[in-house]
Amino acid sequence: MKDVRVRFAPSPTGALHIGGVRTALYNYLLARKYNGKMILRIEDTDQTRYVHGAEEYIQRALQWVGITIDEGLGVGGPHAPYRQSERKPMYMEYAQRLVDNGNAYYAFDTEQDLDAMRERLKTAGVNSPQYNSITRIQMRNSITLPVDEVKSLLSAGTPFVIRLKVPRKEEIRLNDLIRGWVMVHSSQIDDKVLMKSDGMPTYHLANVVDDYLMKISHVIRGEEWLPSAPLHVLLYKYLGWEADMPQFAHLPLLLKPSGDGKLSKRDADQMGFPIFPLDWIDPNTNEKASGFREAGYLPEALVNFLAFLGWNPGTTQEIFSMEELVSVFSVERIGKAGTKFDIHKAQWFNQQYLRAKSDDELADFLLASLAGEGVDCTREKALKIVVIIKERAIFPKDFWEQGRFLFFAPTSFDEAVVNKKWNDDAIKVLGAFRVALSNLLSPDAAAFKNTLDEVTHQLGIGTGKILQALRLSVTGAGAGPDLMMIMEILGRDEVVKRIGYALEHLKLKVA
RNA sequence: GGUCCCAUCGUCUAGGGGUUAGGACACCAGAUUUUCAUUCUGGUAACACGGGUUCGAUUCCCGUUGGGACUACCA
Repeated sequence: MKDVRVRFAPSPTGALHIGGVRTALYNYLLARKYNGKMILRIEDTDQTRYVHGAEEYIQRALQWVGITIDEGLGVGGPHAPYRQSERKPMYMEYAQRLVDNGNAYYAFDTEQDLDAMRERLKTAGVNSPQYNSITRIQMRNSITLPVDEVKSLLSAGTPFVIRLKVPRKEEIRLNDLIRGWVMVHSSQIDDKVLMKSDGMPTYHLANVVDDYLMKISHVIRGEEWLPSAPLHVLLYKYLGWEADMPQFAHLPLLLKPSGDGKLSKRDADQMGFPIFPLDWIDPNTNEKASGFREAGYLPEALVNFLAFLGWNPGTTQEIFSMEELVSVFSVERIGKAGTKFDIHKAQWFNQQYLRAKSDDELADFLLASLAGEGVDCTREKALKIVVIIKERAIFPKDFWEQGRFLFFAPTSFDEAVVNKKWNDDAIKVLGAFRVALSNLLSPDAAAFKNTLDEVTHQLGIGTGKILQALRLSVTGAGAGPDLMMIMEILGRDEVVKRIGYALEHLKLKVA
């Protein structure tokens, strides 16, 4: 096997969406597995779609998920530059070579010429009007025009494009690593523009030239490229690079959960979950799209989740670190069908990774949230809180959001619970419990529990019956972490105070 | 419309000519927990349809249907 060299080649047209991250991930896994190189190349041949900040976003996103780049943007390497706009001078040579060996030609048609041609074909009943082996003989190009006229047009600086001269009848075969043999007849392919009139190459040319020059061994990209892959095969052939043609692997698309269409940038935040790795603000529209990072996803969890979208190891193991993914990954086990993604599964992965963290790391999360809120807390207290909340947390921010009542006494109470659990028995027990607590010196969770048991026993009321009411008075809600632990963390005085407050404010409810 | 790709529980998927079609998420129920959750146990739920090939097809072939992608001087 020749050296594995793969590339991730996004266009800097905005935030990198999650499907792009998955494509990058699969490339990365293959590179690492075979001790190859991961290259980051920027395909910015369309100057009009360039979005400021997109390149930086791509780099930050890859870095965040743990995909490291060996060669390319921001890193450099033997095939620099890695931004296609900066490679502009290199492409004409190859386009010229194609013209010289008769596989491409100059075309001088204006936009109006092209529109007219399409109109003409449409009215003639042609289903898909194309610039191809049949129609090119009616257009203004170096095939139809006399050699002298072409020369003078060129020397006069007339705008032109270079088009690939696709053969009339030829079966183009492509062996895709995921899909097997794919065959397309050349009559279905139009004479694609290779060089645009602004002197920039189109994707097709730039892609093939760069992949060749950069010695790319595997092209792993989204399925949206499959229809143009035969065209690329043709280019390799005409450029004389057939022997060095990379292997292709076209990944199944990521679909919207609703099932209609592929996940696209415009879906951002439309479905209640992020589709970008990081928050992104479009510099042109100021529109904000939220990211997985800011939503509380851990990068390891996102990677694990993404890896399983269209690939599986063939075993029942689901939790894999990046290193483990590298060792078990294989292109053969990538599926063919499009994949909808279920945010529940992503949350589940996140929860698994969150639980695997040490209490100390979790305390760091809580402390960070508290700092952001301007709330003081000792590490000792944070550790206690984290322990009682961790079994129900999905995101790091949950420690603060679900533990808020440990810092601020409730001022309102869940009405449903009030209606159901706040009754005479509860009031009796809570009043007696409050008095009994006064005798406790430095109560721990067990002391709270014993005291409560004694009180309920004396009053002849089952403890379980009033626990919800006690929880309500202490936290304001009907659900939450272990109540005895909550009281221990709060301390006797605070508990006494809160029960007093609840007794006072919920008095009317029962009358 | 044309070309290409795809098709197993709601979702992600394993599997493969003879299986009780397996797992995970989600959902539901029970057990444990004096509360909440965790945990444990169990459950509902799938081979799109029609033809072939075959002793036998969910699996192989063809067609239909359905879904998706592409169809720019965008990538």
